[in-house]
Amino acid sequence: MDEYTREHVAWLAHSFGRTDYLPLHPTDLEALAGAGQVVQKYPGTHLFRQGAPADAAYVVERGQVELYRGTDSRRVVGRAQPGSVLGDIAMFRGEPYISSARAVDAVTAFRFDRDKLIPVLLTRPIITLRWLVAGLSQLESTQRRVLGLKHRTVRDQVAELLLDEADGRDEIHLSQAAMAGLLGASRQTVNEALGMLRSEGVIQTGYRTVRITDRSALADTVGR
Amino acid sequence: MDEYTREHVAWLAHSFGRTDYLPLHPTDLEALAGAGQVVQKYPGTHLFRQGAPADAAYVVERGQVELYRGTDSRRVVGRAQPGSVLGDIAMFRGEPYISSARAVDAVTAFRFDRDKLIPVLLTRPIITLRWLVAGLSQLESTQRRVLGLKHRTVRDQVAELLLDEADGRDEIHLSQAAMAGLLGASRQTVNEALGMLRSEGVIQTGYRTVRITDRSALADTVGR
DNA sequence: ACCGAACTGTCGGGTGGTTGACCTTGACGG
DNA sequence: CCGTCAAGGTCAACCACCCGACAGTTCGGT
Repeated sequence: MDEYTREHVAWLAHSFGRTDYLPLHPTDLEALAGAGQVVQKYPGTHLFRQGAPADAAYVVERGQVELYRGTDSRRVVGRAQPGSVLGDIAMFRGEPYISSARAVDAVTAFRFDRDKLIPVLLTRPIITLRWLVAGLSQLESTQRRVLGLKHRTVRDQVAELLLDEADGRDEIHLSQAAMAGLLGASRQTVNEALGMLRSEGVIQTGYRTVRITDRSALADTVGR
Repeated sequence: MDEYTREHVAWLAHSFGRTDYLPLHPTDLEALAGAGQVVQKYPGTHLFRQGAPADAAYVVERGQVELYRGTDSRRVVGRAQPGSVLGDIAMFRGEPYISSARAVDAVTAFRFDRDKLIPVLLTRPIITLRWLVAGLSQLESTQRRVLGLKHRTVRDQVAELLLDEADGRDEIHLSQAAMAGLLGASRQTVNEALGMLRSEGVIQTGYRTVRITDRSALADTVGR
């Protein structure tokens, strides 16, 4: 394993989350690295398209990836940050991709080929079990989101989205229409919600930009 | 493996979904059977409670199980039919149960003990991979549900819930308040929605009972 | 430097859903 | 057989959100 590959594999390791009771062996990582390769994607290009045969899954390493459904690129259903796993659902189920994935900025990702990955998983149960834990964690967060969707005002949802998306930094680059798509709300309502937050002095807004000026106050409004 | 155990294990086998590319070996089933045992639950008793250490997962074999959060038994977050897997999220993540599970009627389930199951999964990658596929399938359906929640009238959601819950039979035993809890809607609105469906002649309603009289027409109204 | 495309900001009308209150009906135990 | 509690049914007031429309702003390409 050369130095270049080793670097990316190290990244993969901590990308599968903490699992105290499932230590990864160095040979596990090596096997993983052999199941795919690093890919670079320019902004606007696709990692995969809805309906295409799902012969690979991706782990995002750098950059942002937008997930959307339908031909209309407006129906954004999710955003993948570094660390996110993409396309694994369709790949493991042996069905076509259920959404399209497009790079927003310059994206570095690790691509797992189905035909190579499955044999590896069948001989490395620890990796499989880790993947399972990661998948179930995502399931849990999605279930929580279902509960949070009802009985929450769009204002609160926007606030949470901003905190989610900020992820350390304090500037988010996202059009209000895209935010609306993510939340399943209308652009107008999102605009209004941002107006409220702005007048409360916790954010500033600009062209495709939201800057969080008072993170703790913003977190308070979400509750919890 | 005695006849009794064999019967339940056979049931487990087809409960883990399609057998397309991951054939289970008879010894796999035997190993699975050794990781737990069949349990019977009387109506109203708990399989597990929110907050308790998650040392087991369950596969429902017969009966209905209600999942709810909080001390208030009104916040139903889901229902488990035969074939559903319960508590695996918390168990694999090594965290307390995130919801409580109560038997609605007489329930037969297979209980997997964490300490026994994990060693089995680590030596039987095919089972692990199957569990992974099952978990991801559930993730996919939850994601679809998130999309369906917005921009769908309660009437449509009720219609879909009825079809979901009927599951072959044509009578559903569920209070309107419980349905409202499942959908995150108010009891009044659910009542109104049922009224519409009734006046359309596709269902009949009674005390804690809904009977589907025209399944295909009901399915049509959901659209999708 | 200009022009078109994409984005922000804002208004008014319409509506599906919530909340609260109240009455009726059904189920079940003493 | 009756009391009681749970569930069904209905009404009115209120509100968050959606939709269509339109004007002003920013950006990127040529």
